[in-house]
Amino acid sequence: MSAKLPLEFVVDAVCPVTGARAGRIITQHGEIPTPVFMPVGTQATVKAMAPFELEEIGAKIILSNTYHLHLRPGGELVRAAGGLHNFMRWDHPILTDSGGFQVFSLASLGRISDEGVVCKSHLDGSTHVMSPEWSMETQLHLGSDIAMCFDQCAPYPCSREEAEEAVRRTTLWAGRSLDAHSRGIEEAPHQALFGIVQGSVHEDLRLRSAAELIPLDFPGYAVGGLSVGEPAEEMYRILDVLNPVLPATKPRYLMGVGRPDNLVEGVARGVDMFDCVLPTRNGRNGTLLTPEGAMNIKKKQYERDFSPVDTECDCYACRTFTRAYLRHLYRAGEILAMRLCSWHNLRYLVRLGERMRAAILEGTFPEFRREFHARFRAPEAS
RNA sequence: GGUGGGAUGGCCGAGUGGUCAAAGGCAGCAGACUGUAAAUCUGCCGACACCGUCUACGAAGGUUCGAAUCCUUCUCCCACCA
Repeated sequence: MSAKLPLEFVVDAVCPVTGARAGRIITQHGEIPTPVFMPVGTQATVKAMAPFELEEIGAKIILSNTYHLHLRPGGELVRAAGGLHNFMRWDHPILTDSGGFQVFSLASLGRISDEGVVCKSHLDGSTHVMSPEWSMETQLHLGSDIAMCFDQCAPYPCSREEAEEAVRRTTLWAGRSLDAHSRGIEEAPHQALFGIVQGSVHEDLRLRSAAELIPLDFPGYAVGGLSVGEPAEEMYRILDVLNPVLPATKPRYLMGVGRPDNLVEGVARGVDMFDCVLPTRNGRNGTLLTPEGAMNIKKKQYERDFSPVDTECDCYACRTFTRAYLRHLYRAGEILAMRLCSWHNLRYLVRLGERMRAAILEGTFPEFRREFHARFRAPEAS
């Protein structure tokens, strides 16, 4: 099935109890069944994983990052390489983040105004100007299937004024993003642009943000500015508020969320797409996702544990190796430890998406959700 | 046989009279990580009755109010000379 528009979204089933959706996002690089977890490949690579391994894992779409690729190797170079798909040899859908998150995560290096962000490169200190127009031009050069609006992500906690300012600016920038994207679209006619709702943990600001963006008729809507340190309950409350107002016919993307329990609760609140660095970062740091919660493979208790990480997991690491071996590899500083732990964590989350989709299609999502939480030990709230 | 250098907490290695239970690194143990400045960061790391006491800087003895630090002897290691 090929998309006539840059992107189409088909809803296959909706859970009558929760509103959880099973759907398909159809792009020119392939179809993405939802709910979906998207591995993050900031620098045109999912750290420690080769593209064929991501295919083996079942990843249907990956992320990359406009800011990081702009600094190195540069959007123009990627365009000269035949676009990001060809450059990194991933012939499936790609979503690029706009650089908006770096305005937040690298705030100490930059100065923000309505015009955009002037910031110092974290690589060499050189000065760069980021704006909606810059972000759109760069993302069109990259040629991703889904581009994101340049937005402002407020920190948590922040004052109401600060959150309100971020909403106002995000709306302003969404309009400029859309204009710039429309002007340049012939460079990447397959590219869809998603809007991003901000508003921190304030329900009225979230509703305002959504109300201001919906008329722009983006083909998909993201919820940004969550999972930045707020308690999970706050995140769920905001999703509850947005669920009824975001267009039901368009995919919804909860940005930056990757804790398994957050994924399940997000889906229960109508979210279709997630991305997170957690499986790869935690994988490199020796923390593994299991149905019981996080497990740290470095711990002494696994020294002589010759069972797999997760007996229910079908990933290469769990099919093949023992906890004792992974612990040994990690302690020995071997690259394979990071690869296998990332491999497992990615498969765990991709499979979690697959399982939720199957449950929604079968009409058993409420049971799935209940059974998931009965086993999963969430980390203590900080 | 002679001369010189050295022996410090599991390992490496600072420290040359008090502010030393002894820097730093490694190893070890535990914790964190949510649109990636992260193969990173944080804490603990002599014993215990743990805001205190005890045992500790090769061994034994000595000087001193006070020694890992100064003196004597011994043991072992390294370098060079014979």
